[in-house]
Amino acid sequence: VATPARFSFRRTIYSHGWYALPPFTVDHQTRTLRRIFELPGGRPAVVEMHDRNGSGITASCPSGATAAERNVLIRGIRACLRLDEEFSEFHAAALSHHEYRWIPRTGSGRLLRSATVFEDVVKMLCTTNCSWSLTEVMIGNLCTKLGVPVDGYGCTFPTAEAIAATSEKFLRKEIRAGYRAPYLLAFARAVAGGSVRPESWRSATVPTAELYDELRSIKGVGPYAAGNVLKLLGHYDYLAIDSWCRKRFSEIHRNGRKVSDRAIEKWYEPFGRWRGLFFWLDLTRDWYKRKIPF
DNA sequence: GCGTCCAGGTCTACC
DNA sequence: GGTAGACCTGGACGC
Repeated sequence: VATPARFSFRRTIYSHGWYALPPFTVDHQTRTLRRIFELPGGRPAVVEMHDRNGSGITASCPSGATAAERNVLIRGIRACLRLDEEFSEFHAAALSHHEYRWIPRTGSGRLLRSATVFEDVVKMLCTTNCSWSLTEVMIGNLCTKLGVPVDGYGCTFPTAEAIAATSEKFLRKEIRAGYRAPYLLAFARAVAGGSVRPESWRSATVPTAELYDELRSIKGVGPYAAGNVLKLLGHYDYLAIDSWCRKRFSEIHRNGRKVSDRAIEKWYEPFGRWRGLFFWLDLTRDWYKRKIPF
């Protein structure tokens, strides 16, 4: 799979927490990103991705896959790794700020996303108002209890139809979604029924504010979740500030003093339509020095 | 081991 | 438009 200039496999994988949620897994020893995709018809396919030292990605797919199926998987890989998104303007903006020249130099900026917008929204809902460990529990349960199993590898992410066919009680008690259960069920049923079409949002040419309003109309999706889903759709106008971001900004820019959201927003205003991405990369810069395994 | 308290985003009711 | 309280869970803490 060919990759564009200023692309870093490692920086993309570890850009945020999605790599740790199924159906993604990372083998840190072999530096492999693995994901279970779903082929047309519902058949699962395990794909393993390796970096080729800057000359593309090697992706292995199941033996017996047809040419058409391989093309589906390559499109899926390109979508997850954001290989077709244009970042030259963003990198040029970063070069114009002395303290952000490391961004294009390290190939940063691409945020890992799921194969579908539906999956990204469900995952984002499961990050709200809880610890990361609970998010892992909820997503793990969704996959193992509603996805399609693959021997030795885990399960696919469940379809909207699979979640829609459950009940609030099941999502509350078996998935451990708690009060999010009615939100997940309503969203899955709206997608399965066709009244909400999240996959159309990736190619939408409507203004970001309209997409934001559409996301906010989903019950359970507030400013934080909507702003973050927008970033995964390629729109970086919203910061999506949560408690961790507030704390991190305060440590980096205010010597640990309390700071208002308005002050944080003002700080990143000069970065225009890329401010959400500058914001996130600024706060997570030190991850690559001490937090990630390779 | 048990009970209590708190953090985490969003919604709803109320002012 | 702003604010308080409820929602649910896991983790920290004290006993």
